[in-house]
Amino acid sequence: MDLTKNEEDYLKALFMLSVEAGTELVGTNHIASGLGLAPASANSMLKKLTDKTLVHYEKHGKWVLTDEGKRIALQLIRKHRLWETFLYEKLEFTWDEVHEVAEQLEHIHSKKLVEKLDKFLGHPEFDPHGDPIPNEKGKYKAVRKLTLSEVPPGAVCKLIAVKDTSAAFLQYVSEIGLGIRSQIKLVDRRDFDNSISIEVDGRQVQVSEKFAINVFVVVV
Amino acid sequence: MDLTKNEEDYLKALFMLSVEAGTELVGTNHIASGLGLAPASANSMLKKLTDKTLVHYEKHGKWVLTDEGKRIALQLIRKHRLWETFLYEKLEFTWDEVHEVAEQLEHIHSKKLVEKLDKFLGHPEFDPHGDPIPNEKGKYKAVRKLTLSEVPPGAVCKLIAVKDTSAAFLQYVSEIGLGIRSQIKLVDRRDFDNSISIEVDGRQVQVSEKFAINVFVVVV
DNA sequence: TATAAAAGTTAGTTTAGACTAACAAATTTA
DNA sequence: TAAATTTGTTAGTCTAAACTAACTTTTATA
Ligand SMILES: [Mn+2]
Ligand SMILES: [Mn+2]
Ligand SMILES: [Mn+2]
Ligand SMILES: [Mn+2]
Repeated sequence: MDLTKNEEDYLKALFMLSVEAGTELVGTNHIASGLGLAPASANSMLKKLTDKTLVHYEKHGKWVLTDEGKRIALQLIRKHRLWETFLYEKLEFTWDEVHEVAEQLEHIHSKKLVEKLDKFLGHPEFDPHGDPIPNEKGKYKAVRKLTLSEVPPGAVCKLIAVKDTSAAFLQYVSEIGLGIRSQIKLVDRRDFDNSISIEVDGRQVQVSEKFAINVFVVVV
Repeated sequence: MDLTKNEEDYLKALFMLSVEAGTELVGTNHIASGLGLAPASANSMLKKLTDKTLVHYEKHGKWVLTDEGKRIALQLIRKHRLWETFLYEKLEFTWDEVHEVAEQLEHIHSKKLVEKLDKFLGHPEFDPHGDPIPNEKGKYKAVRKLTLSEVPPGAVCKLIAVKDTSAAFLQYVSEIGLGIRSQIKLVDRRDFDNSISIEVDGRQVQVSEKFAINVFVVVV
């Protein structure tokens, strides 16, 4: 009845990769590398999940979640994001620390726990990274996460995550005076190279389009 | 480095059984039946834990925790009881629902999580069953849990658990108007048969010594 | 003290879920 | 279209942790 941690992780990976790729079908190697495993391992696990009718095999090496498989994946994502919200909001974890622990907590089996946690948190719709939290039925709000490069002049937004997590980039981000939850006002954008002027703590800063593409924000 | 869920559960079981038995030494069969497993399974796991110097083999079929093994067991108990407290205090779980979920949550690996959870709960010293919560160093307050039969006349106490969990007994308990957290005033005790008079919600009730032995309370 | 019962160990099997190496099929590319 | 490359599968091995069955050692009892 209840799936193992590993089975659950495969279903979640398949869901995430298919959303990311914009197609239902995902190849064996793609799933394997997403989980950091050998293709042979993924192949045999996916065959097992096919027997359990959680995954469907399509032509040569392509896999799709069944409705039931998708339902389970969405519940897992729900749990993951609720736990991230809990760690961030209630236990003073920073946004970059929550994921690793949520990766473990998402596998706790207790329907009551999930529903009570959701209630305790006030039924949040987005996790600390700005990703939507599916409800009990698996439905969720459209993503409101943007990169800084998409924000219109005049808008005020808040930094919620970075795409590039290299030390060099993070160093640059903090030099500018930015961090998680920083308020950013987009002053204007130059058509010439799409570089932008932003206002941070009352100071005005110039950043390139490349920089702006690597910063995720929500408009406040 | 990090132990598996199963290894952890063996260490905890060994600790709890040795406390219960009042002796450091615990036999193979005892540990096996405590975990609901075959003696052969316990034997091979305990040999493995011996290699890891978490357990020590003593003469014929008797096992003892090493200092390191005991340290780990106490940390596991700390986590278990902190989670039970969280579920009870923050998520509206009832006292009899917390154990099963805490059995899973205790295996989440994150030092930061335990310390932040402890802080969030206000550094509680006892869990919802009245059992003491070890601190980061494994130290804990002496147990303050009593059976109703040990309470002196005049004292006011609170029901925190029952020893006998049979349907018949629970039925009787609720008939008297008692439940978890009920206030009980001990009116007096008859020397003749150690039966007692208690006051519950202003009503006076007579109960036998056998009844009193099966009800755990804390003096308030 | 001899025998029965209880307790503990060993050996061999099973399942989950990894891995590597060898192989086969599809897709690119020359 | 033939060769090269990429992608996927099969077979066999490994580890963790359970199981059963058979065997041995210790303890209890007649
Ligand atoms: Mn995450
Ligand atoms: Mn996970
Ligand atoms: Mn418990
Ligand atoms: Mn456990």
